[in-house]
Amino acid sequence: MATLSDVARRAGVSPATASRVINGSSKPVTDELRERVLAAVAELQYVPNAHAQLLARSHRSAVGVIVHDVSDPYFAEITRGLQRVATDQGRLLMICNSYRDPDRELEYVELLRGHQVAALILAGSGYHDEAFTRQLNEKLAAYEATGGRVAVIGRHEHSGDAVMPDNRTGGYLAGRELCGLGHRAIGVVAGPRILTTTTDRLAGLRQALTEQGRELPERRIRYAEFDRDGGAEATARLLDADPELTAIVALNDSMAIGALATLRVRGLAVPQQISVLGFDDMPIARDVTPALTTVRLPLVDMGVRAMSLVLGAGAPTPRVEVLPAELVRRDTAGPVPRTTRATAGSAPRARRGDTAS
Amino acid sequence: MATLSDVARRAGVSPATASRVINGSSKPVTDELRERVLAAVAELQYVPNAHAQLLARSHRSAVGVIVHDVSDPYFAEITRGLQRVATDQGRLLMICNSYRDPDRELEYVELLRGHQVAALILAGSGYHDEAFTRQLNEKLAAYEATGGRVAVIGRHEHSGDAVMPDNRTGGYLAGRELCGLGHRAIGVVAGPRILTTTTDRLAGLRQALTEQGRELPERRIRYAEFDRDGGAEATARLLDADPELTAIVALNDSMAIGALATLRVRGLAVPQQISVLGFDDMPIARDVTPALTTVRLPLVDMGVRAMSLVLGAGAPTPRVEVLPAELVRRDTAGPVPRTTRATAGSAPRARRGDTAS
DNA sequence: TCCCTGCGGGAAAGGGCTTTCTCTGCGGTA
DNA sequence: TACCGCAGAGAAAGCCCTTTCCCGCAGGGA
Repeated sequence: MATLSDVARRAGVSPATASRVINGSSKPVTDELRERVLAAVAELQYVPNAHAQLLARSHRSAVGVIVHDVSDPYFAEITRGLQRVATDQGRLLMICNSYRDPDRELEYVELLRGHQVAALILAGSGYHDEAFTRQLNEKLAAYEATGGRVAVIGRHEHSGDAVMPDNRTGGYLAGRELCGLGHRAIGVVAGPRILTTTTDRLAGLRQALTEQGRELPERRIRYAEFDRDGGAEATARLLDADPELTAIVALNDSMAIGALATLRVRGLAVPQQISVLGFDDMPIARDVTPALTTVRLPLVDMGVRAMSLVLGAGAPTPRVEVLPAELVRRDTAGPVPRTTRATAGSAPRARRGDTAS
Repeated sequence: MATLSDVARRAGVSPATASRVINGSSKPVTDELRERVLAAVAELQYVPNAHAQLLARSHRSAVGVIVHDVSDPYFAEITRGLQRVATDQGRLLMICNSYRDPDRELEYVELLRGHQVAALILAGSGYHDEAFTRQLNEKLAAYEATGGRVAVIGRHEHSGDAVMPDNRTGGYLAGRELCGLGHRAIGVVAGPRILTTTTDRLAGLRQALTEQGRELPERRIRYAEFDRDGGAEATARLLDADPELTAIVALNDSMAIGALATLRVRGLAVPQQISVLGFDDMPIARDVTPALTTVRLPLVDMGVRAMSLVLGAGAPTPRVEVLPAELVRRDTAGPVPRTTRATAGSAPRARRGDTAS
């Protein structure tokens, strides 16, 4: 690899001058020398060593982002928002996938700190895990102590700036909608119970039902992975245990899509026989059939806010921005069926139904 | 930020010793000093400056990846494959989105080179653009000349290692399937014509039709963005121009989903009135209703192969691995309807139909 | 004519780390 | 007892840039 001094030598100038030309320094350089340097750069296909530059320059510019999985639409949308602001401000983003592994999350905080990022954004649910939360907070505090900026999206644990989707109200909206449609036997397809997102959404849902004199017993909740297959599987378990269900709330859209798949396989018509509600309003929600009724979260905006918080002026006290959830009515939620369909959907799974708990 | 010499000072040792302890160097250090160093690291919350390390170490380890958009399922799957191999070998991945902007692609090559990546992988369609292709090849050649490894996925342009999905055969399979079902009036919802992926798939399709004595006139092709909205829009244009169509081939699954959306809006039943074929077999393809009949590409495997190529031993001659396409029959493609539905779907767009070209 | 100013350029000091080379002191052999 | 070898630690030389500081020179005012 050609280095700056190679370029300088070839152009017959000092490395200082070469550097000035290449970086468009404010210090003036005569056209003659400038030409020579530029020519040398082209001939040698010179590309500055980014690490050396970053080391030599004192100011840090990149921003680190830790998400569960960028290819998950939930995070893809948030990332879109983060990118937008970052690009506007000429910041580079370093994006890391933790794949919901707390240890990896911790490692990535170190890694990004080591890469001298100017700020750190953690997106995605927090964990109900004292030890982990404490460790993470220590690391974040240490980072902040050296001038780093931190913001979290959708997590309670951090003491600093945060952007919070209103998961609880979202759950509440879902519950109220279903109650309004007359549903009583409502099952929940939930994400891992260790995630605060799961419990927050569940809490809102439960509150809505309670207010309407209904209840949400633990036996009508199934916890599974927060993805399509988790949703499909949890729905199957739910149906096996309680064929009388007239509605299912999935705690995110991916799970809802899995739920729809299971219902299709079992020959249950949505929403005629059973209603389904999703959560998040990912782009694909409008394209499944029937189009998914869901709780919308302003995902892109969450990203925009978080990045603005972190790149803007600091505040003496931590800022928490709560972004509202909103119900989007599409085609998967309808009124509770007149006649119970106790037998309608059970035929295909008669054998399993016999032994189901 | 604490530095290595801070740690060394605190532990009462030299920076050399501290470095050795922290990196687990092969050079032995007495337990007593090791303890002291480790304690100092913990107390100071020391994290090595990654740039300084990378600068000081000679060997490069990270791998650069340029895709159009990681959040696009096509690239998400490929990236999954890349990650798998990279993680196994303890390599860090730097992933960049070009958003299909050739200039940005060029910039990212420089950027990644500047970051001293050990290898570079470019995934996604190439362009029918002489000037761009030449520029890119120059940059890649310069990079390879300094010992960098390069592999491309799904691009013709590069002279080195490549992993190629068999787009042409995939198109051919789609065409043959539709011919077998009796379709004659087949429309195509295509991606941008500047992409080689588009033209390759189109070429295979055309070949299949030609072999069956059918044809694929240019007026039955609509070019649009390679995403959901592009597919929806192109389908609308196609239908406006030619209401007799009995089948639509979308050149990727995202466009197919857009096509389904448009057909739904227009009240055309799939596959009873019109058949739809996708391409890629993204995960969501099985979850739309009706489930999408499509041409499967081994996306994850493509990523695995490319990364293996680039991290494995070099070869004297460039290697090209062609991975097969395969037809996946689901529910969107059916036999050509008996009666033409000339009027069936035109009612909802009567007004537009009057003035359509 | 002399001094001051300012411009264009180079020398050199870091920036934080790794690693080679060097040095010290100890145990063991002849 | 003298010497060799080696283990374990430190000194210092880079890695490749940026940027401050300094120097020489030319032009302008007194």
